[in-house]
Amino acid sequence: DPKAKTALSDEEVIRKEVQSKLYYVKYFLSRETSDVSRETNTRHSPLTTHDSRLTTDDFITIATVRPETILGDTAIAVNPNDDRYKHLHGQFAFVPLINRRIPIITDEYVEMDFGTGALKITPAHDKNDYQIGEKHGLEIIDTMNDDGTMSEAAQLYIGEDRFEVRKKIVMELESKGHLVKIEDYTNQIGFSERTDVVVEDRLSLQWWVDMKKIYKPALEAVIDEEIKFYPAKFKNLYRNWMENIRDWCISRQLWWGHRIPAWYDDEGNVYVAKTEEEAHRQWSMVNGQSKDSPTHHSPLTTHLRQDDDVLDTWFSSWLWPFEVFKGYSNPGNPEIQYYYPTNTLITAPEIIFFWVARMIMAGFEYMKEKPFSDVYFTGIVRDELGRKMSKQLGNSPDLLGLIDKYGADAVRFGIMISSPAGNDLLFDVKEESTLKQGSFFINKMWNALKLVKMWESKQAASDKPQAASFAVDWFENRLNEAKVEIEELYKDFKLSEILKTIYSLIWDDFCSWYLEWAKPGFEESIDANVYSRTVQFFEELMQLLHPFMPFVTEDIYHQLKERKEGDDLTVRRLKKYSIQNSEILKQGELLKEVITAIRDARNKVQLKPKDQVKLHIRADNSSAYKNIENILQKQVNAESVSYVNEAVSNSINVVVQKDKFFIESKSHADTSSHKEELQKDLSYLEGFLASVEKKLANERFVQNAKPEVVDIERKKKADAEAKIKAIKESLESLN
RNA sequence: GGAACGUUAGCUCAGUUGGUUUAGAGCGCUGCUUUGACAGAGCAGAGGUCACUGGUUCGAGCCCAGUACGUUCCACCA
Repeated sequence: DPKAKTALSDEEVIRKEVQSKLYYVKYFLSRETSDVSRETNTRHSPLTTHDSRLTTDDFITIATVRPETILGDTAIAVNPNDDRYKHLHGQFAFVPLINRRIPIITDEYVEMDFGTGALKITPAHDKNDYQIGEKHGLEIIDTMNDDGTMSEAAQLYIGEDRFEVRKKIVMELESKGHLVKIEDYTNQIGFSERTDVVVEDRLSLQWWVDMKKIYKPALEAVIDEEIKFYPAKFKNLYRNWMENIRDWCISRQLWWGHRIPAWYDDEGNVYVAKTEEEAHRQWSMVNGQSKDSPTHHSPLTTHLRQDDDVLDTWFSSWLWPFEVFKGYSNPGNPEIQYYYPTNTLITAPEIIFFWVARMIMAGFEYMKEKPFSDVYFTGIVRDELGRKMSKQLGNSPDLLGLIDKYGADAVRFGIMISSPAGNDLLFDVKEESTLKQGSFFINKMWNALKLVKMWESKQAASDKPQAASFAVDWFENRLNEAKVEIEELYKDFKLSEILKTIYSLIWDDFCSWYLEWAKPGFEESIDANVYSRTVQFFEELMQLLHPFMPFVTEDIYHQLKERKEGDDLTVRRLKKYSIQNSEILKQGELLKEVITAIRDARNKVQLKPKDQVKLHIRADNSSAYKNIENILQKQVNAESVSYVNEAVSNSINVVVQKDKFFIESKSHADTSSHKEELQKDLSYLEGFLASVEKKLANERFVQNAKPEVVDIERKKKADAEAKIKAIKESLESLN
């Protein structure tokens, strides 16, 4: 529904700070309130000083950076509260050089403390002046031509370039006593985005879209999450813009683009139509011509002239989701039916208004349906000072250089790991710490591959149940657990979180735990089944990581095993995860916890890693350790593991959950630091217990909180009490 | 001037409808460990009154109000 409208538009204008001059210019006052001065308002009849009605004191001084626009002035404005000018309210002044008589008006818009506090009003060449002009009913005098030269209406310097005129008019103003002073001044000036030329505000006739008529479905779709934004914070920005939507100027004076489908007749009437024929039919109806045969067009068509303007790029672009499949021009075709609406739009937050919002509006307006379901906004890459990367600042990293230095996958890793959905990405070019992390990660995977390949030739059929079988069962379940997490994260487009999860799964769970647990003893062979399962786990890990680090993962995949032609990670289907055995996962966690606690205790009493110990376990349920005792023994360098019912004297005590571990060592163990550690644990636990007890003592908590929450607190209390008891016992045994 | 978003460990950030510990991760930092995949490593550790003030609640990093600071967008700067 285009309509013609007169206004000023400032799209595609880049504002830049420039050094300018601020010219202070005297406008002589008219003391007459009658229209005696009318006679002076003619061309080239400068009101010179011999005019008896004026003295040199009778002037008002304004400040301007564009003295050439003086010729288009139609008023002077002052702030109504400005005492300096109160006596001039309702008076008149003369435009210098051409002596047009203009009113002195009052408007709150005028800043009293800028310049002289008096502002010249040029409605044809300044947006604000235009608005003031509209408000006060001022005359509009367009003093400039399309090519930036002065027009007839300027009266002076007709046909000369605006910048030349600026120089000349300053000289003339000075010679005629109008120039008070010139100051240096820094201001912002609009430059054309395309040609980098200073933009002058001018009045022109343009095509506009009345956005208020079409925005509603697009607003509601995003608010109701029929279309989801990731991250959701952009919803508010979108809402704010849509609720205050302004008309859209869609015509552009360019050579390239979709031409405006509007035709003019000789009288200047407009006919908007899909085709020239249709425009002509409209013209015929308006002009009372008979609609003879529709296939036979008369030469009258030549009377119509199509608008030279083209549509704004974004007006063409908002058609993109459907018109790339001819969804509007050929409705219901098989492609549009398949591809519309589509799933996900990936784009930058800075074009939410330009493009995203408009595609949504066009979708509802022309297709009666949303164009896509999800919009994922990528972050903007900034340098360590938070500045956008740009050629001008020269703060962009040399990506090809970084790839040479760290590898393509490491660079991908570094960028992906530090770009949480929709947040800006601070990229520290000097540190490059995440890139280093990426290349270390690659190194880690290569070393894991090296280890596994070493086992390849040392496989043997197993005759006895191995410690490694628990490791295999555990990792299988751990892998499935991680796959579920990853799938959830994908649904929310949390790409950096996914990568972190995979990173930790590979580094910690696979390399640090699983491979150590599955590792055969020195010079021992590996169970053939354990080996093939290990290879399979490795494959699956590489597959999970493949979208983030495609090169190294594909390479490792092929090195793990002989592959048939076409068996590549990039086209391999993801294996569906199966249900996890939570009991095994729990045992794995217990194992990790016990290993860590015992290593910690060994470390604290300064036992060397080489020093072998005897491990005694006192557990309520010692069968829980049967599955894992082999691994435990190996991981804490114990020569034996036994189960006891009594405390073991002269040992280092470790408490994990409710179970106690006694570490017996031949080496001299420094028990004083051990006691200190136990004391520290004890005071922490006592503090914790106090906080839980306080909570449980609060009647209102017990009454109001959900029963399961209260149960959790009770369990916390019981666990803490058991642990405190065990630690106290240990402390006593050390005395 | 208007609006949106943010403020959690030295740095970069998680923390999913308020309730499993006295808040997590990565990097950095500190200590210990060097010939069996990996020192580009391993093992462990330290480090935070969750910007501030008030409110709602049995309970707040999370909800509400205000303040401060920051980032971005829009408008304006004669």
